[in-house]
Amino acid sequence: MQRSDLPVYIQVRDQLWLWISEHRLGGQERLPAERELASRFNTTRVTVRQALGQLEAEGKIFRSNRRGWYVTPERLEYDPSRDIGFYNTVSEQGYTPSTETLSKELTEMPSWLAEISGLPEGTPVYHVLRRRSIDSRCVLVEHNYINPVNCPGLLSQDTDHSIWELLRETYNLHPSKRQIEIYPQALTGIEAEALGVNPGSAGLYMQRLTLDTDANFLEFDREYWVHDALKVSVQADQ
Amino acid sequence: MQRSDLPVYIQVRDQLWLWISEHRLGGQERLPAERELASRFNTTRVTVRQALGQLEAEGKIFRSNRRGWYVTPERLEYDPSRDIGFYNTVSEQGYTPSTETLSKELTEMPSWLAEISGLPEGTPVYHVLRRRSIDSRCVLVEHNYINPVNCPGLLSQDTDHSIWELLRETYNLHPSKRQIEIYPQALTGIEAEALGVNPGSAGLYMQRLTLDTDANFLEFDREYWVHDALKVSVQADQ
DNA sequence: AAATCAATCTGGTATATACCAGATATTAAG
DNA sequence: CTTAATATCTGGTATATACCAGATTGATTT
Repeated sequence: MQRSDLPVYIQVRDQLWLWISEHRLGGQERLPAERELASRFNTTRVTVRQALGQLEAEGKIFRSNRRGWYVTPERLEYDPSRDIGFYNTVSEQGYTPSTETLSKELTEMPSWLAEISGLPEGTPVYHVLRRRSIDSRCVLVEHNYINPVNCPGLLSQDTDHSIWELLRETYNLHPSKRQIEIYPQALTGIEAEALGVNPGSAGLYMQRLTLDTDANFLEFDREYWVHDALKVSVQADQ
Repeated sequence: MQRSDLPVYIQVRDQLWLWISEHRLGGQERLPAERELASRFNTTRVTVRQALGQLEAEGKIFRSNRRGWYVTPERLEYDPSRDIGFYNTVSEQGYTPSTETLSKELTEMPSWLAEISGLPEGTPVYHVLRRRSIDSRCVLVEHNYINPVNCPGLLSQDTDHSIWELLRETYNLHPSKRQIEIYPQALTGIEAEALGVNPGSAGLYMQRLTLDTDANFLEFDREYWVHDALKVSVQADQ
């Protein structure tokens, strides 16, 4: 290529996005292979991959390991300050949620969580690890750390739906105070592996500490999202 | 390289980070040049850049256009639901904030903002564009759209500090309701240029709608952050 | 001492090529 | 028809190399 003064990969990025728009490719539809694009734009795979990386960073396309590139669906609107949960949020917006519980166990509170929760290290705590998908696309791995004091036998329940619904309806627990942290964080190690993305992929980290009305520890939550799957939306009244 | 079964760029990533840690390189300290690293790790610049890209994605290092790679300082803790503002937040955490007002003008409300604010299109509105830095590193460009009804003459004030402090102390305005949206968003076009980063760099987008006690439009804010500079921390009581 | 110019250092972009490994489709065997 | 082996398609990783453009440094001139 190289006609205008813009870098080739920028031109490819824009023309490719134009092509996608013109062909009205929608959520989860596949793009032509990299080699095909390289010959179509008369450049090399390296440069094409640079262009694809741009669209990926913009959240417009995503890759599925060694299968190809796909158009990213609309972002999910998600309010972490409410407790309607992933399952209901996804359903309400017309998508199909699914959850796999990768592990659940009763364990001892590690020191970092002890510091956060205010409970002594070694206190029993439920730990649930789940992978969640929207329309079959893995978007999130989530660690739940739950205080077992108020919800004995939680682990024998079905954890493939909303844990908060369980806590609310079965155990009559109600959150009062939350402290939420959110920041961009690359997905590496087990999170990247669980989500089936390349190590170093852009992600969003979100953690949530929930206390009851007496400021007792109810739950701590760590969520690792793929970067293009959600839009955090918080209502804050003062 | 290539000794273990791990990809070379992963090994370089880890060894480089080890080297940085061992040499106690702190915030904003410079790394050796890419060519230097390539020869040190006995590989090519392309692979080194892949490793650097990993550490960049993890928020551990950042690049300054054609000057080199630097160690990322600690993230700023930032609560968008409070109105203490950027300037005070940065100062309180021991850093040096600075702001440049890139433009400020009285303009007419565009349609997208009319929809959000509930006011008719074309209504006069202040528009302030600012670039903000922490310890001389550009971390944020910010668009402020302010309802001039309650703060006439705002633009003749100094906008290099907290606008909210101005609104509060000079105009006695107090926010009541906020609606905040946050999501990862690549920096492109004018935002990338203003921040001096490459197009497609990872960023965090944050927008904030602020209303007064009568649900009247006070301010709308769009912030484009570099991805590694902040940790959003929100208190939510129910 | 200050301003100007040139050399040099840095990351940014680009081509060409090769092989690997997982995913998928195809074919052959039971 | 089901299963297993195989071929093929895909993106992932890696090397070698070249030139460009902005940033910095150092020398030269004024």
